[in-house]
Amino acid sequence: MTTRYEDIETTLRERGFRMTPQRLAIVRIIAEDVRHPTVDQVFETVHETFPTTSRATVYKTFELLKDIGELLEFEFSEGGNRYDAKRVGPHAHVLCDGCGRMEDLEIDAADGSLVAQANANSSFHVTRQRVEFYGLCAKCQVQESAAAG
Amino acid sequence: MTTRYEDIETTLRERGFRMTPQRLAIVRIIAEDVRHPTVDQVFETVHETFPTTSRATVYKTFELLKDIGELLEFEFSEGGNRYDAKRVGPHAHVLCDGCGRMEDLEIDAADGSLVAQANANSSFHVTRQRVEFYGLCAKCQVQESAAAG
DNA sequence: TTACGTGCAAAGCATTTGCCTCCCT
DNA sequence: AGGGAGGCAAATGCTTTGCACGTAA
Repeated sequence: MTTRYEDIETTLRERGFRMTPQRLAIVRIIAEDVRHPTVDQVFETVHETFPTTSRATVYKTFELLKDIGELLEFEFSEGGNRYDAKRVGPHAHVLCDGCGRMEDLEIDAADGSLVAQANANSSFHVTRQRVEFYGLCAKCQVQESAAAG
Repeated sequence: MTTRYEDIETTLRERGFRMTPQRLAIVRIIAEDVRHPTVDQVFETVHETFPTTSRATVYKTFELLKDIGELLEFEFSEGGNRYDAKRVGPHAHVLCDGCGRMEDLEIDAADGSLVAQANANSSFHVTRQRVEFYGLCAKCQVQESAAAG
């Protein structure tokens, strides 16, 4: 049994990419981060313990990890893109309109089956999905009813 | 039977918003546009027949239409957000990685049922979905095999 | 008549790029 | 030793904002 961090590091080395301290720090963080963080959140976290790291390096590292399939990117125009390195297979998410929280979600449609259906019902050759649900998380529901009452 | 254009215009008037020539032109276009266009695509189209329209007005009009529920927004960081005013109920889309084409897609899971499942399987109060599939459209598949061969 | 809407230009963010330096292998 | 990687700062692209003027109701 290997950790997600070890998996990513192994892939990088196998493909001949250099393991710099900055890359190690970034990979270590995103391999464990359940927030589906933004570039800035990762930058801030790396920066705390490794102040000689720039935003550009985080962007470039993310680009590399996307290319080799070890990082999922979810584009947003407001607040910055969100990333998932913990789980790179197809799965669904819920997002909170109030606080921005993003969590994994299990849905009955075994995750591959939606892609299969998309292939069957279109002329596209579909290879990946983006399945997200939006609303209010438990905390923000409480806050809203408090504000209304 | 009313057209989508008439529906949106009626909603705007009922809510007391002014119907300016610019708004009419914008609404007329997006009510029929099957491309899931970007702000810039709508701006260019309006501009052809109505040169005294600015990008800012398109942005402001979209903001208004989103607020009253007559326009769906799909955020992208690359290439700009995409919009759908033809069909504002929950439905799925396929997008082409090659040319950017975005089309409606019918999937078995009656579209409300995914939201219901998301509610059942999370502590969120889910109100809307974003269900998208990515791959290559028929045209881009041909071009790719031609390039490879 | 007057508050709402428009248009212009400047500002705001997220992201990308160029270029030089550094250091992993 | 050499080339991939990092850091800085400038540039890019989409979107928002402030303000003065025009116009629908």
